[in-house]
Amino acid sequence: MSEHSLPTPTDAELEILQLLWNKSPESVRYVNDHINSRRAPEAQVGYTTTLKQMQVMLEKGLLRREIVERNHLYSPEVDRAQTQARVVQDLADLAFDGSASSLVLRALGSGNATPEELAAIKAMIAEMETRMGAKDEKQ
Amino acid sequence: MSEHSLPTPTDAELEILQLLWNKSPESVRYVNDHINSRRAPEAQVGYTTTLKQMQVMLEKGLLRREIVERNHLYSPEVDRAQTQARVVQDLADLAFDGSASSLVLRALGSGNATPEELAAIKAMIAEMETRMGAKDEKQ
DNA sequence: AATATACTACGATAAAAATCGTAGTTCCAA
DNA sequence: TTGGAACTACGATTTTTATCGTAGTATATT
Repeated sequence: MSEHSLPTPTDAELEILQLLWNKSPESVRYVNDHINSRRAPEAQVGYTTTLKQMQVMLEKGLLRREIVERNHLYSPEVDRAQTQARVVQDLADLAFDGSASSLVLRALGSGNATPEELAAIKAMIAEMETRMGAKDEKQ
Repeated sequence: MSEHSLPTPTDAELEILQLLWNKSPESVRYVNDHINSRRAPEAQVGYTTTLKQMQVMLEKGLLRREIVERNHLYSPEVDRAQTQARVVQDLADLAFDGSASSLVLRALGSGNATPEELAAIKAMIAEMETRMGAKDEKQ
């Protein structure tokens, strides 16, 4: 419940979290380089911009910091699955009448899913169906 | 391609579009009332706020306006499916390593899907699989 | 020790988004 | 025909988010 009171990450914050969820702890330099490597030349941001962003996130409780041999290394302090679930739900509320499944249909429609991914989704659905079935029977 | 050059709607704009996608054309009063009905008392917004928002959207080309018997009525000028697909893809890029299907898995995980919705999703997957199969054979 | 290098701290600014206040208009009812 | 109710236009402000510049600090190198 404590995580629920944390502010929802902004777009720039999500971009940083995404990197650190994949690899952490890491330095500001690492994050800044990787952000810029995915951006067009005219959209690149300075080192201090990323630094400031991460310092703000530290204060908000979105990141954690450790100092190892005088290097400042950052890690996510919020759970990936939980945060992702939250932003998806927010988007569902905002643009999909609150329906996560109509969002899902739209996301699938983009059509860049591999057969493996489709299989994973089917497995998830199957699991949900058995869980719902079990729940019904318990009543 | 012309729709591609339109700016991505902001959060407040999506909230308005969502209403008008469901029912339009409608008045500013209608939109403002319905927005506030879904909000906590302390987060309610004034009529002119919504009015201004919609006027800006009109200029951006997100909305269309018609005047019927001196009443100003607004409708979406952007396609629902297209816009939704776009914001989902944006979120996937921002927080899901660009993978729409991992976003899907997370959305399904929220677990508020009805059996009917799950069935719809399964149907969509089946359709995609046959389409991919057909594509492969055509090569 | 002096200088160069690489990093952080922090205030300030810029840019974008959201909200509101006021003035002006039209229509209707008393 | 006067006053009020309901609406729109539009500028201005506020709030949030994103970006940057400068100064400070420590380390390493000569």
